[in-house]
Amino acid sequence: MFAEVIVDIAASEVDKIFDYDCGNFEIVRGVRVTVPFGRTTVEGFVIGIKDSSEVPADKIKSIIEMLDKTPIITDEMFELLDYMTAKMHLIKVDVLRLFIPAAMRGGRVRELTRQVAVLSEEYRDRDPNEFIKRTSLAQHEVFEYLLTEKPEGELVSELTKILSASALKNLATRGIVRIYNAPQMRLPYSDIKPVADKDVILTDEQKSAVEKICSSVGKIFLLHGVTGSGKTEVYMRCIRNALDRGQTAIMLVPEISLTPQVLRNFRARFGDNVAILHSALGQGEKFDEWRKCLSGEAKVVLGARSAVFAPMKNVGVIVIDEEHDSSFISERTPRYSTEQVAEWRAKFNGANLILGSATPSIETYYAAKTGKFELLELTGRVNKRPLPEMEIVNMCREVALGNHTIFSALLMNELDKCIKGGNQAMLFLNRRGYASFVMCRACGYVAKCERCDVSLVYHREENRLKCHYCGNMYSALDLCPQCGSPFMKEGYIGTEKVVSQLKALYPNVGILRMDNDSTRTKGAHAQILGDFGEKKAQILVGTQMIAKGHDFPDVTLVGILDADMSLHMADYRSVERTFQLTTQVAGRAGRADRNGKVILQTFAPNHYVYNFVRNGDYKGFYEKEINLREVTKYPPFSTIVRVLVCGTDEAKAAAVLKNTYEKISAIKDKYPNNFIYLAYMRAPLRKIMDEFRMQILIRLTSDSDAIVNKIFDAVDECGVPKVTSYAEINPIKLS
DNA sequence: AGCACGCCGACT
DNA sequence: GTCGGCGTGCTC
Repeated sequence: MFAEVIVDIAASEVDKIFDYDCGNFEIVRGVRVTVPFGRTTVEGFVIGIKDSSEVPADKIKSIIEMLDKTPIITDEMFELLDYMTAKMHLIKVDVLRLFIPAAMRGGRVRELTRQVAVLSEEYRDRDPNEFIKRTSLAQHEVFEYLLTEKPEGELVSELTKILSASALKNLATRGIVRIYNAPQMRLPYSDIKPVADKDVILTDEQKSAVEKICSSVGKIFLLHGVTGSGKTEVYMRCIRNALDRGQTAIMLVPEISLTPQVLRNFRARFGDNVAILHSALGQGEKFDEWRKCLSGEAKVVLGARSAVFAPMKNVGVIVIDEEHDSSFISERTPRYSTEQVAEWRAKFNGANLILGSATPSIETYYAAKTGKFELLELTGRVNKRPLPEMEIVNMCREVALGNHTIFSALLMNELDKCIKGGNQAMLFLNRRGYASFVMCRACGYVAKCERCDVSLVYHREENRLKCHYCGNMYSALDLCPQCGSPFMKEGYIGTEKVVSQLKALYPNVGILRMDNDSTRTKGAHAQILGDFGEKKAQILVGTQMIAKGHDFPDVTLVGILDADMSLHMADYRSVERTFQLTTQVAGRAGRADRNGKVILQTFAPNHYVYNFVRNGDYKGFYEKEINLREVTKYPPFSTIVRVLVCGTDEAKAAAVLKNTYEKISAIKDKYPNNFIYLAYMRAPLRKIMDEFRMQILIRLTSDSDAIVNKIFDAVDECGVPKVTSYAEINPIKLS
C-alpha cells in the first residue's frame, strides 16, 4: 500500500503529493506520519491511500511512524481543502495547518495524564490489619480514605495534599494501591460559573426570526438588529433547535473580549456540550477543546475566526456574530474569509448560516437586499430603551475658540457631571501611545523608524519611541538629532496622553486604559474590563478594543474623541468603517436603567456619515453608500484585486512588479471588458521591516472569477526568490 | 523550506 | 594554491 503525503513544509515548491510505502502501518487517509524527505525527516499529512504508485520503485521510501491512531482530518475537511486551494489560491499544507491546533505539529502538545490512586480489587474487602502494620498509621489513613471516601480512585496530587505521600508510595509498591495514568482534559474557563438561565420571553420579532431559521434548511440569513435587540437569544434558540435534531453548531464571535460573557450564557444553556476555541487559550487547552469537537463530545463550538475549521460533524447551524468585523478576514497567509468558508461548510452540511450584526457590511446587506441572503430584522431593543442621545461637536469651532486640547467644552462639562453623579464614562480614541510623532520645531525633523517608512510614536510609560509596524524601540529624544534644538513638538495625542491629562484634571478618580500596550500580557484584557465592571475606576480610555465587550450598566457617557480617524483612510471602506465603529462605541452608553449620552467630536461635522450615526439610521446610511458604490464602481459592484510585491532588494522587487504588471496588462488586452482599472505604484507604506513595498491595483467587473484566477497565475509565474508577491481580493486595508 | 552540488573572488 | 560566496535543483 502507498500513502499520498503532503509534507509539513510551507513552500509552494514542495506542496505536492509524495508517495510513500506504508510498510506494516495501517495507514488511513487523514492521519499524520513522519517520513524521510530528502536528507531529513518531516511530518506529513496522509491525504490518500492507493494500491500502486507511478513513482519508480527505487525512489519510494517508507513511512517511519504513524502519528495518529485515527484520522484527524475528516472527509468534509478534505473537500474543503480542495475548495480552498482552488478558490483562495492557497497551498495545501497551509490549509491543512488551519485544520488542526498549531501545537499538534511537531508533537508540541500531548494528551494530559494525571496519576490516579485506587485500592486494588484483591485488597478492597480485606481487613487492612492483615497487611498494614498496626504502627503504620499513615498507611491506615490512606487505605481508609480510599476505601470510604474515594472508592473510584483519587488523583495522587490531591491525595498527597491531605495524606502522607510516602505511605501512598509504600502501599503502591506492595500492590495494595494501584496507581495508573488517566487521561485528563484541560478545562479552560472552568472558573466561569454559568449564570442561571432565565426563561426569556421572545419578542415577536425574535420569535419570527427563530421560526424562519428553524424551519429552513441550507439557507443564509442576515440578522440585522441594533445593539441590545437580543440577537444572542435568537442564535441560542437556533442552536438548541439544531442540537434537538441531533446536529451540531458552530458559533463565531469576533474577539476574545466578549467570549466570557457569551460563554457564560452558552454554558448555562448548553452545559458541557460547549467547546471553546480561540487564540488566547493555552496550547494544551486548545488541543483538548479541539479533540472534544472531533470526538463528538462537544456539540457546540464557540470561538474566533479559526473555529470555522472546528472538526464538527453533521453541522446544523453556523453563526457569525458581528459579521462586519474585520477580524473575520485573515490578513496573513493563509488569507481566507471566514464567511466564505462558513458558507461552504453550511452548504456542504445542509446547514443554515446566520450572519448577525447591528451594522452589516455593505456587501452583506446588499446580498440580503438582492435575495442571495434572507434578511431578518430586529428593530426594537429588548428592554424597550431608546438609543442613547448623541451630540456632535465641531472641533474646528473649539480650536477657533482657543481650545487646543482634545476635550471639547461640552465633553468636559458632561464628564464632570458624570463623575460627580457617581457614574462611569468611556472615552474612545483609536490611537495608542502618547504622541503620534515627534517633530523638531526648528528644522522640521520627524523621528522615523529605520526599518519602516513610518514616524515613531512616543510612549511615555516606557519613555521610548516605538514603531507600530515592526515594534522596534528607540530612545526618546530630548534634543533634535539633526539640529540640536531642544524644542520638540508632539504630534497627535494618543490614549496614553489622554489618560495623563485626565489624571491631572481628576487626581482622585480611577482611570483605566485599554489598548494594545496595556493588554500585552495574558489576562490583562479581562482584568481591565473586570476592574471597570466592578467600578474600581470611573473612566475607561481605550482604542477600538473598548468598542466591543461587556455591557457596563453604569456607563452613562461615551466620548468619541476623534471620530474622523478612520474616515480619512484612503480606502473605499473608510466611511463604512467609521459608521460601524462610532455606532458600536456609542452603543456602550446607557445600557441599563439610565439614559446614556454620547459626545462625538469631529473636524468634519457636516460629513453625511455622522448624521446617520446620530440617528442610528443604518438603512439611510446603506442607501447613500450603496448608491455611491454603484456610481463609482466599487464592491459589491466590482472586485478589487491588489497585488503586493515586497522585498529588501528594491530593484529586484521592482522587476517582479514590472513583469507581473505586463502579464496582467496582457490579460487586460484579451479581456478588456472585465477591467475597470489597472495601475501600478508604490504602496502607501513604502517600506516595512526593511522591505520595499509596491503594488498593482486592479478593479474588475463583479463577474470576473476567471480573470481573478488568471491574475493569480500571473503572480505565481513572476515569482522569484527573496521577493514576496501575492494577490489580495477586496483587501481591507490598502496601506 | 533545507540541503547539496557547483563555479568564481580574497586569504591562512 | 584553498576557503567560501550564494545561484540552481531536488526532495516520493
